[in-house]
Amino acid sequence: MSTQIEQLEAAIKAALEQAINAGSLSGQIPATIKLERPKDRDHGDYATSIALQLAKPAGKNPRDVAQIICDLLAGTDGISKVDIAGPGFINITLNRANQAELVTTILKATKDYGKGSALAGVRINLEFISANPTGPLHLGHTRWAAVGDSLGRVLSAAGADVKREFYINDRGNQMDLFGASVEAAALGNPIPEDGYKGAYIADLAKEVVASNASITSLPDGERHAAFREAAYALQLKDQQRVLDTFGTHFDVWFSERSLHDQGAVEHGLEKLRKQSHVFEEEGAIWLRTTDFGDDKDRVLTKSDGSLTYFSSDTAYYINKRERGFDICIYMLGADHHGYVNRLKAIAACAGDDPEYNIHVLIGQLVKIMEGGEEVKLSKRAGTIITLEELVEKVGVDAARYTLIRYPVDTPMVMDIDILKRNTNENPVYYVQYAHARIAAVLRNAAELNISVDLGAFDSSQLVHDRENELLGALAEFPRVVQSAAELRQPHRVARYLEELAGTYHGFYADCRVLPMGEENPSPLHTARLLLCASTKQVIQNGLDLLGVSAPERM
RNA sequence: GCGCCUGUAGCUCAGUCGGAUAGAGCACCCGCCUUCUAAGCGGGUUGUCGCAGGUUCGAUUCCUGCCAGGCGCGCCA
Repeated sequence: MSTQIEQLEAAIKAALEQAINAGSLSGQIPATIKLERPKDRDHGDYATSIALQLAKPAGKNPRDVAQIICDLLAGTDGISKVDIAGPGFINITLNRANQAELVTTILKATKDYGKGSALAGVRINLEFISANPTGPLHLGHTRWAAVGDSLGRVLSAAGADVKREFYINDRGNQMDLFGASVEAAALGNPIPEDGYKGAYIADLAKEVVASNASITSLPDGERHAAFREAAYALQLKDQQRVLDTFGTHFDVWFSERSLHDQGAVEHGLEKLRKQSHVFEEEGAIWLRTTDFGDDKDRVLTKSDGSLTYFSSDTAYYINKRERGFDICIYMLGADHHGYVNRLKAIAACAGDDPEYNIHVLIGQLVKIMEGGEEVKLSKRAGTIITLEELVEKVGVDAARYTLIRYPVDTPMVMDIDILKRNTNENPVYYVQYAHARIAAVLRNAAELNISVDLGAFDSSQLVHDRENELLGALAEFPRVVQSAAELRQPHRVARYLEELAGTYHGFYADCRVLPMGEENPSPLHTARLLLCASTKQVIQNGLDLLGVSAPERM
């Protein structure tokens, strides 16, 4: 079932085609006709600047072009008015009863309303967080835990086949240092100079010893490794537990070690050699990433024969592609933005198209304010506030919503005091409240035995401006989901929901839904009730894309 | 030095794959609960869209340069 906007777009295209065939217009019909919702309601339900775009190739005055399109469009089913405004904008007003049929569409589609096929058939690997298993997840990870998870949902809604992946950096010096730190804590020795500090190290040490009392009496070498492995397992499990409570789930937990164990690094190297971007110099093996915009070439194998972290990255990318993913999305912190060119160069060196096969999102830093001051210290991690502490302070919904609400490429400040407030300042409540409010209306309707059966729906009842406005907002949802997916910007969904909630509150204030007093239920009551139900559905679908709950009561 | 991100109302920030008079919340002022959740609604006030050029019928949006702030530039992981 095509949406009203799609129908309108098709109608405009048909009009253009007709005009070109008749010789009154010349030029190319664009693949998509841009239809926007005018800010000013007097400008109709939808507006397009297509005439302005086509005026030049057609060699005509924009208003004349608009007039041609206008005349052809005027008789179209579902369109009640077409106007030309300003330099040549075409303002289209739709038939209201026709628009109100959207209620039926939404209530039939339920959870599927908003889903689309823009990314159908595209296999996407979505990698995010990918923390070292050497400590608790902190604020930076939390932003990705929320945004990455939401992006995954949004991409799926747009039809993509998405796998969420967490890359465990369980190889390298930091693991030994981590193990040594826990070991030292268990033995009552001082933590190594560059070791991990913070209360959680002592906790881990206790836990390790508690589950294996004899570990402390192992010979030095063995004990070292035993502590590392035991602490690693516990810390990873802890990260998984915390993410689980945060509502962020992964399809694949990919260990860097396993990459090496399965020979993926050698395999990747071989593959890159075939593409002839690998060379040897000063005893090391390099990838000539400067062929593709990197500012210097990168070492894969050091002169002492050991592998760099970059070699893992390279092998991992190739591994992902060989597992069948078309697009690999990486979500990195701002402190890793230097990797963007490197990662793209890897793709290019592997013979891929870096503009298509790799997409890197850079998340700027998050600061937390409380009591007017920046919160820097964490009880557990010692240095930086953790995901768990944030959730303890404000709850999962507020934390997720706030983190998702802003584009990731802007630095953000979370004000704990505001997030604890149940007011308008806290947008998550504003949206959730709209949902709960509708739920209350529906409960009351059920008590009054008013029909909410779609068969009783009379779309011609919904002619009020507020109803029209609400219907217009509901019609936007699929477009919002699509653009959020294509632009990898889930925050658009949050912003849309705030607008939708506002539109609903406005409708609610002006349009009485239920009968008053002894009044008998009329078709208008039923129609409005179904409009409420469809709004509730859209808010729920939207919040679901954010991983935020849609409460029935507040 | 090179690279990435940011600069929009008093504050926190949307918007920008070029479009009509640049938006929201907060703050400040004024209204609205004798029937649906006032965690709400309505009204008022608030701008050299960092600066300067360029492209265009049209630029806050695209390009160039500059200014300011954040971050990054290892045979570390």
